[in-house]
Amino acid sequence: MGEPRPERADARRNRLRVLEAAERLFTERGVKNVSLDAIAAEAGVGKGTVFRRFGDRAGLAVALLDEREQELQAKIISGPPPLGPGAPPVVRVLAFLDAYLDLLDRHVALFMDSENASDGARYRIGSYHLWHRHLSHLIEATRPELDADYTAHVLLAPLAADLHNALREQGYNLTRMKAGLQATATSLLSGVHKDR
Amino acid sequence: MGEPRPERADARRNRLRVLEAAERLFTERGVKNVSLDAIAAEAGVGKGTVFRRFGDRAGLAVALLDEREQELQAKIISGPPPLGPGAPPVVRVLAFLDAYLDLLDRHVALFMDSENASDGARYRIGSYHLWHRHLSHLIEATRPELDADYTAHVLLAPLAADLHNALREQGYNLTRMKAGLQATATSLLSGVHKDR
DNA sequence: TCATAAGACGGACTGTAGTCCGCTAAAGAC
DNA sequence: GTCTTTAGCGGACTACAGTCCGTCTTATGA
Repeated sequence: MGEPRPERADARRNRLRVLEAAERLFTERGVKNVSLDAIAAEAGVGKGTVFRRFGDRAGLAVALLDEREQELQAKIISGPPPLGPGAPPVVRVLAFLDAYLDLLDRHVALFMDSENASDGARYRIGSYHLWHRHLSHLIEATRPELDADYTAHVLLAPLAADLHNALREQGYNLTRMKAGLQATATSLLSGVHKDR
Repeated sequence: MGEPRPERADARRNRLRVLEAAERLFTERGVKNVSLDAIAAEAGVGKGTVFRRFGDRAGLAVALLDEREQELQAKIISGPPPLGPGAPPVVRVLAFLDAYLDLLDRHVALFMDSENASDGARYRIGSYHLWHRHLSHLIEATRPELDADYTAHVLLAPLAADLHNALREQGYNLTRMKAGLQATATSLLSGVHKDR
């Protein structure tokens, strides 16, 4: 690995400008109605700058979500139970699903962008890996006879932004989704029927 | 509902030409490397024609998948068990997941296109609804205390093409995915641990 | 067979994502 | 302060998705 040279002053300035401009335009006009040209213009930089730094539309969305996701990551790694360490695995899984759904619901449009990369960006970015590792460990601890790695992907799959959005559009509310997901996760992890 | 006028001769001719051209180019160059201009040219029709008929890229992919999906649909509706009626619900669910994964694996690129619509095309198209209704009924029959509608979506989520593709790329093989999915579905539906 | 209307055709046009590369400015050495 | 290196800059450029609308084809029925 090479030395990670410090970020140059102009680079930092422009990075912040772009993020700020993107956030402003996204909330003003809605994520879908903002072109990267517009963001570049609003930020007062050239389009090339936006692309060099963020790669593509998805990369920009990821960067904007980063802060929010890091909050959740921190709570999981070192926060209080049930999200953080200390609670029983199943409880932690349920807490995570709940918290993630909240996050997702607040930023659906942005998540959709971040997952809509030409090719599965979602599964390459850091936070997905963290969520996956987290669930994988908890599953391993609860049902060691399962393929924890795969099962973690299965548990994350219903958190896809496009599904969430589609369900929203067909009238689902957050409460129902949370309840449904909790029920299936419980069932999956405890392997025991739960009376209603 | 209005009378569904018969398809005009030129329309039919062009529809077939486009589908044929698309299939040829997709297999020749790979789905990602074919533009709709190219398909129109290859089919000897104008670009407008392609779009009028199929709406967008996703629509074309859906049309190409249609035949294959209908095969599976037929087997489910009126074929022999365990896919068709007659087998116990849980068995039918497992059979469906297995068959769908086979289908998906054979046509990942096309499925990715069909699901990559700007906005969740996947959840609007007819076949998704059929799979969903099917699973929903089977779940209802097995675990009536669950929210069958939502749980069906959860079971379908891991069949997303982009996840399948990502797992493939990180070394998963079809057998492992099938086994994992069967295990989670069993666990979810029977609510009973299963020794390996 | 011809008139007519419903509908399809197709290519020019628009807007956007993403690339490229000659130019500029920052940072460190002296 | 000046020189040199190196990263960053930005806008012209390419290619593609998707729209629009004037023109042409088909089906119909008299």
